[in-house]
Amino acid sequence: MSDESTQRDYRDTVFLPKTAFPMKAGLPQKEPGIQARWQEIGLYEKLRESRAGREKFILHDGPPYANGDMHIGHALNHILKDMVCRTQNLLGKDAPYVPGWDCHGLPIEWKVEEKYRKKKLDKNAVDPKEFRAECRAYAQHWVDTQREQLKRLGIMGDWDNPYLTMDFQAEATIVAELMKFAEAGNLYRGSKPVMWSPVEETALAEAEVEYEDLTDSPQIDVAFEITECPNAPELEGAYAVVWTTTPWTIPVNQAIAYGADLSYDLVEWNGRKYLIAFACQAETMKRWGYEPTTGEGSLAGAYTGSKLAGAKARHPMHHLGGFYATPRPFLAGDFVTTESGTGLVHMSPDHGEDDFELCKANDIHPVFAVMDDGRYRDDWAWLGADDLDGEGKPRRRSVINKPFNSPEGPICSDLREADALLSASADYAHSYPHSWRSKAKVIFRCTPQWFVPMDEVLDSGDFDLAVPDPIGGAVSLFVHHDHSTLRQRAMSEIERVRFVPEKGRNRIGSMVEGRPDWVLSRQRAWGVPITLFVRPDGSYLQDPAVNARVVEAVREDGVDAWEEARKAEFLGPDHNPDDYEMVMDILDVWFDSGCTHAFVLESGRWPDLQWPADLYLEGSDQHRGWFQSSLLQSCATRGRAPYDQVLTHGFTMDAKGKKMSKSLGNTIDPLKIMEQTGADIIRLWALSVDFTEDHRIGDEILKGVGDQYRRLRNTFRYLLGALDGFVGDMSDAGEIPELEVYILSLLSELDGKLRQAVEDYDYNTYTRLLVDFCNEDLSAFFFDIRKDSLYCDGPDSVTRNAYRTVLDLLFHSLVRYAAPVLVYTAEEVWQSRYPEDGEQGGSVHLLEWPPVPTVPADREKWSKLRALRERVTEAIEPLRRDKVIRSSNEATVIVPAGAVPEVVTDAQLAELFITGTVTRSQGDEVRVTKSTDAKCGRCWRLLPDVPEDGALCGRCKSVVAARDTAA
RNA sequence: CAUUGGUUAGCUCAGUCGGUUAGAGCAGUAGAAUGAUAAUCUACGUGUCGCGGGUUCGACUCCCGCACCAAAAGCCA
Repeated sequence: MSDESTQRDYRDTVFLPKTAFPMKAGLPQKEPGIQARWQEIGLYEKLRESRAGREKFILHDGPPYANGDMHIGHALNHILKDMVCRTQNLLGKDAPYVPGWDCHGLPIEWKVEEKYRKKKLDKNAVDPKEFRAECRAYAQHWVDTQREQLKRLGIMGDWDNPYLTMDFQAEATIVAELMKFAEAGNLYRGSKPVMWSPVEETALAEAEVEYEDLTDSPQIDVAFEITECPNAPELEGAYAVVWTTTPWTIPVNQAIAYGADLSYDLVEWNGRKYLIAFACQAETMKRWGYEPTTGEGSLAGAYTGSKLAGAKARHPMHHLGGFYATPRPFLAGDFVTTESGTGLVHMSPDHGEDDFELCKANDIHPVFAVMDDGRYRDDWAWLGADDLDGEGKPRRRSVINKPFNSPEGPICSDLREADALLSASADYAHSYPHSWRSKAKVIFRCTPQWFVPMDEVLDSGDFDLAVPDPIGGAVSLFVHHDHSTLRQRAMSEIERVRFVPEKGRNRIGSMVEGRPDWVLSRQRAWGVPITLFVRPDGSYLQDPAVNARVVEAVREDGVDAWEEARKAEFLGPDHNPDDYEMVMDILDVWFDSGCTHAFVLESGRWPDLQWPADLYLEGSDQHRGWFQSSLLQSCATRGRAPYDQVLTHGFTMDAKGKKMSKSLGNTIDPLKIMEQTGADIIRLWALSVDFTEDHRIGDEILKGVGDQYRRLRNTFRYLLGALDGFVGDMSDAGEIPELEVYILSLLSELDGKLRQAVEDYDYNTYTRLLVDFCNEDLSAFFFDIRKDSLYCDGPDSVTRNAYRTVLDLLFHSLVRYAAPVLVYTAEEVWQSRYPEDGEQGGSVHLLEWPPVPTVPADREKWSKLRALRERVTEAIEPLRRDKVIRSSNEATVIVPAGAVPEVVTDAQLAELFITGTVTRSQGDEVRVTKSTDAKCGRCWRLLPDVPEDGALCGRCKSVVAARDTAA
């Protein structure tokens, strides 16, 4: 039908997208270069300049601990922070980011000590200053390492000026903040049992303790002979039975507690009478190996606990004399139950909170028999040395030493010998506190410590602060001199602050509601000293002039300034050094980090920052950590929280939802992912998961993220190609076709939803909206329909120009929307279109949220059209499957007239459906047949005005003619 | 042991203030085209909405119990 001469190859007359932007990303190779360029052009500084004077948004960075490589948790946390700052900057606000590190504390000290141990050096023999210098160097090393890793991740911030809690200035501020507590009297020295780690030789705060389930704990039953019982003399000579899981506390037993309302009874066994709570008899005797057939057991007559008032028993080791010879009184304790044990509780005020309180009320005091390292004092009467020290000299073992407490250990052996041990085994299951860092067991131990009281009225509350509503609007004044306690203030701030997600409020609320006084002191070396001068009676000096000298000294010389040699210098002429002792404890590191708001936001060292912060953003574990320490610190010193909003994220689990741990070998290393697939992939992952909950990462998930990434990348690649050589703008777009108007309205809708997602910190919605828009509305709809116009319309075609104008707008919008997520790829896209450094400041990250026109589009009409379009493509599918037609262009379509919105032409329908001619009928069906028209050799459409296959349609004929003429 | 949160398609997530066939993207399968080409387009989801009860005309959605996962946290003498 056509001879060869008419079959021209029109390929080179078609305007195909052209771009140098590669489809393959090669992120691992490309990202470091982009990163280097940012540094070169001073991107962060440029951004600050460009946002100067704008409304501020202050995200205050919670300091990660400077110890070890970046892990997936750090990565997630920092990506979220980066997303917050970048989106706020994009919105035109001034949102600086000053990263920081937590540098003091036990874990670092521990690592440095490990080095000593390896070299067989005694830490205590090293000069403290030298030791601290090593800790400082160790922390600095990891600060530098993590800084590079976070930069590589694309986190934008003031990396040249991070804050470190070990900076002298920070240390001085921490001291100054502590002195605010001291000067206001909001500190006290107490001597009560606290969690103590014999391994680390320091007191621990709740936050530093974790509970581990044990199944092999010892449990013993010990008999105390009753020597006196005024209300029931017949009990004299019987034995009171106590049960304990900590045999090592028996040597410091000082009393026995009973429940006044509980019912007690004697049992007879092996010729002796034992007093046990009635409810506990069966279980207790089972431990002793009691067999019912022996005929022994419960004796007649029950005793209510109150009969034991005034009774006394003697310690099984009473023959040792001294401490052990003192009769042990029976004391009524409301904490005594019959749920476990014997209903009689052995009391050692040194090692239990209940014990301490009950004994204190009865004028029985701790004896401090256990030393810092967990061993009994050498002069303690009971328990000989049964272990060898490093030099082979005999010494006592630590009380957390397993053999020490075992049924064969020295305690049990001695008790057995004294005929006081009724049972001993190592099979008790319970959860037991361990040190968070060393994983070693901790003990309750009574030592003098410094506390911040939670329930004392804070009388220094001259807080001249207006507290704005976090959402804006109404301003409520903080009530001054309200005689509230720290706990009350903290609770009311928890009411005020915005928590995202909302459940965080309950979480921190219930913790603050029930927490004990804050134990501030630690008996360690690497930290900020508690710079107090104490009098022999335990009271401390409250002289602002002295404190000012101390703060100044720390500002000059760091924490090393607090040394005995400078005592007189600090005290000055007004105080006699002989009247005071310097406290040599250091501060809980949570106090350090609780002060970051003071030395970072308030100090003026970072002029871009201001107090209070708009937002704190950390993992949900910080409800008991930084969120809380900052809240308490600030409430006590400033009357309000240092933040208006708190955002928390969950933790990253492995692909199966299991916790990641090095020992399980299921960790995902973000450094490796960056090396293998790129930082943008981790970022896209972090911003697509529901970070408010625990979430997963794994190979399959990352593969999915990679696919998502490629689709986004390809959308940009298409835009770049289609916009090749485009220089126009909206002003010369002329009449805009309805399809373009519709797309613009979709864009405007997307824009609104993205803004809302930013407002809600809902980033997985943010990325999903972006991806869905690119896939659904652009790639599969708009781009597909307009492909014909882009490829085949003439250069001056109104449609084509309008399309490219809208593509340009889409480009500028999408690249900005994507920039906070795909920081590297967005920059690559931007550079690809605007390679000149000067253009728009040289980086996509300096741009602001795009202005998107709000255009009126008949959305109802378009949803009707898109529904009809779906019906048509669906109807075409069977014909393609049967190979009747191949391309949708070959289809002639008859649609029900009723399904077509008004004022839509058949030609417009054909364009939308990407089919041949479309007509309408009165039926209900969409009918598709193979077109009988010929196929245009250039645009491949089947049209009535194409004379024969391979010839040109009218449109193409004129485009080619114009082109030929030009050539 | 008690507490809190979670459990919707292979994966990431929506959703339902109780009401007709529970939705997207990605993956998968099949196909088209070969002019976004390591790309693009089309079609395809019988998912016990963790399990078991209850309330209700009706529950994935409310209530109770259980299981599993996770967190935090108190007691455990």
